[in-house]
Amino acid sequence: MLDIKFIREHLDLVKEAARKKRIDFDVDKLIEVDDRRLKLLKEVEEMRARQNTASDKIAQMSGDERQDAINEVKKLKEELTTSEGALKIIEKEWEEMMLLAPNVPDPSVPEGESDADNVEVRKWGEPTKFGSPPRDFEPKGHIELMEKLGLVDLERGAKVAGFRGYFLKGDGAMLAFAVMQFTLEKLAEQGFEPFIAPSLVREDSFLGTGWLPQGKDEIYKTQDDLYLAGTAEVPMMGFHKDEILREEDLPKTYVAFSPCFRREAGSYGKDTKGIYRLHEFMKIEQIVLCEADHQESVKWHEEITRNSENIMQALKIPYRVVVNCGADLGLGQVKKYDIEAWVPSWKRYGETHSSSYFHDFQTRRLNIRYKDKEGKIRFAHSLNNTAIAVPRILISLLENYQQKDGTVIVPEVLRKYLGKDIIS
RNA sequence: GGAAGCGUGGCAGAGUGGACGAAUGCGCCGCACUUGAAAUGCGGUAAGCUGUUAAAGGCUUCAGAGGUUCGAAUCCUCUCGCUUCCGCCA
Repeated sequence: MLDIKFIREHLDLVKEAARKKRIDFDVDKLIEVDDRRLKLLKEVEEMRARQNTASDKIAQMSGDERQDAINEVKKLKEELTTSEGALKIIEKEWEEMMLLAPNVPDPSVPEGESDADNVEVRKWGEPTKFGSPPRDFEPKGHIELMEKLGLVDLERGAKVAGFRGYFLKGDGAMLAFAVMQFTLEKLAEQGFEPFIAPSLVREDSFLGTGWLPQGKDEIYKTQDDLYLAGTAEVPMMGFHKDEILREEDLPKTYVAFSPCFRREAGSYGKDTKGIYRLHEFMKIEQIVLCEADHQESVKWHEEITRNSENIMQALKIPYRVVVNCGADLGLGQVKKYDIEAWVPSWKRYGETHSSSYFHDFQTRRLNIRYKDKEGKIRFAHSLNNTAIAVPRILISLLENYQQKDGTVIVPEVLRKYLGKDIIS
């Protein structure tokens, strides 16, 4: 959510934001609704003021005088009720529009129509070379690799869990826990507080993070009107909802594990094989609440991106970082980097991480504030980034570490968790 | 799933129809005292909207929504949450 005052003072900026993000949003219509809202609000408040003073006077009256005064106020109240009804209707319309107003992207966000227009900002490592020594063979895809090594069972996955269902098994299950444990330990060492977050979450945290109202096709809903979160960002941002934090407690840096659920409604035909796009997976997510300052947001954005890169580097998985173009940004995001890991069988990079900052877009919706040094109450800034997503990360991990005989070398940093050097 | 109770400012906790945006304490801020600190004393200290150069003023908010009333923190209904007891359960 944006501040309506900000919108009124920066009409062009908000219009430009909608254009750049390729979001259909009528700013002029919002202003028109806001004008009507303010006019009615003023009327209603004047009437309420009259009613309040009249009621106060009644308290000191008695007898006929009192009865006359009561009758007088009754008439006023009827009028007031009508106006209040009208105001309520306008306010609802206003709020619905406000929830759909896009946050303004950073000037450094490139123009573009889709993720194809994202721009590479840096690269780490080289795409693993196959076809010449020491890897004089054609790389297998992760599905073949994993099935031969007994790390995954997709057929029974579909039998039991339906389309996009899967079982991780054997060293596949061990490896999944190993990367997550490694990641959690690494971030905890850096001072991020570890969490296991709920996935069954109420609607308000989805509205607050900006996943709703416009994304409802993406989200599973239960018969108890709870939703299944597609990321720990949702419960973790809800964690401080309606709170006033102290400035000295900022930044809040959290690292949260959660099961994640996504309907993938818009991508029925996409990535139908393997373990890339799933309805259910596990993720460890970084969440940061910091002071309401652009530079502070930028600093943390770079830092949580670097944190994830450090983990990729420790795992020695070649990757690149792209800055997402306007159309690939969500409603609330100011700027987003994706980390993409090299996938040998695809001969291209595939997205594994997503790092965003929002300024106060989310905290305004969630009412997360803090008291600054001058005693002023301000909305905090929020950010989040994937630390590791499982099983997706296993795709590039296994493919890059595969050997000619179909076995897979275990990355050094994970060996202590698996108790072996090679998966065979 | 059954029964009972509770939800008030940053926190604790009074308040059962008008004098209550709300006692008191803690915390926080300022001042005084002190070489400094502690202790003590005095004063200040909720949020949002509206308005304004700034203010004054006005409106709203006592979990949320609705209702009764001229008037609601207080009475009624529903929802949400919390606590305790019973049942069930990894």
